[in-house]
Amino acid sequence: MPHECKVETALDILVGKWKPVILFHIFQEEVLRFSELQRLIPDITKKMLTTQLRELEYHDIINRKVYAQVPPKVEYSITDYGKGLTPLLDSMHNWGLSHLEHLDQIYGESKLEKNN
Amino acid sequence: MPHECKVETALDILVGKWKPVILFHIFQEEVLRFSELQRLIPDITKKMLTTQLRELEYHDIINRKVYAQVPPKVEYSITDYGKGLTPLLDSMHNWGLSHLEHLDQIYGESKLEKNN
DNA sequence: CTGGATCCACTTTGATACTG
DNA sequence: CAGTATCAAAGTGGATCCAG
Repeated sequence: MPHECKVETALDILVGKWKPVILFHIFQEEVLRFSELQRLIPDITKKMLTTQLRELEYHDIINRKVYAQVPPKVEYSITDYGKGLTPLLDSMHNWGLSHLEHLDQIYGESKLEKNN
Repeated sequence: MPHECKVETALDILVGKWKPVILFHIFQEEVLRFSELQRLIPDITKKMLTTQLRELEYHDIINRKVYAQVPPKVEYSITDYGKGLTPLLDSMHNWGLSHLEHLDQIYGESKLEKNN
């Protein structure tokens, strides 16, 4: 089989309880410090924020810039390569949006989360 | 905020240890019986196959057709609505494919899975 | 300020046996 | 054939404390 399915590969990069929201904020703000991400995502713990950022960094989606100063300052931003995710994220967002409407039509708007 | 990110919504539908491969086979074969899916995905247990199929069915991605006969016969197929996932899955596959190459360039081809 | 390290709770998945 | 039920194992996320 010369042609294999790599959907899972893409999923692996985006999946993780906090990765979408982290990416959302960094895409939107361009550059964010660790503490700013914490403030934007109140429920995340430092541990999770760190690990999710590290994974995104490993995949060259985000950049980690450390300022050699005290107190420490670290800025996260989307890499040029990472910006290539934009069309895919848009597609996923749009499909997700329309899917919520579809579920509404099928099951009614009960028991569907409106929050976010 | 009138415009919220629904990337997670899309992720929720596709995520699950076996969902991508299940969808892959049903998309490819059009119609598959429970036992045929088991054969195509040797490592999956009946329990997981059942639950993942149920979730996809709940989201109206696949159709479950039960033949009232003995021994039982159940066929799974992609719904018309589910076929709307094709562009998204293609995008994810293509991005995943190029991402593997990108990782190769960064880290070399060591420690990257070649199997699948 | 930006983490790392540990320990624990919860969730997800797997193994196995059983059933209409 | 196509599941369900039960229990065990593994994986994931959270709470807390420590550190440069």
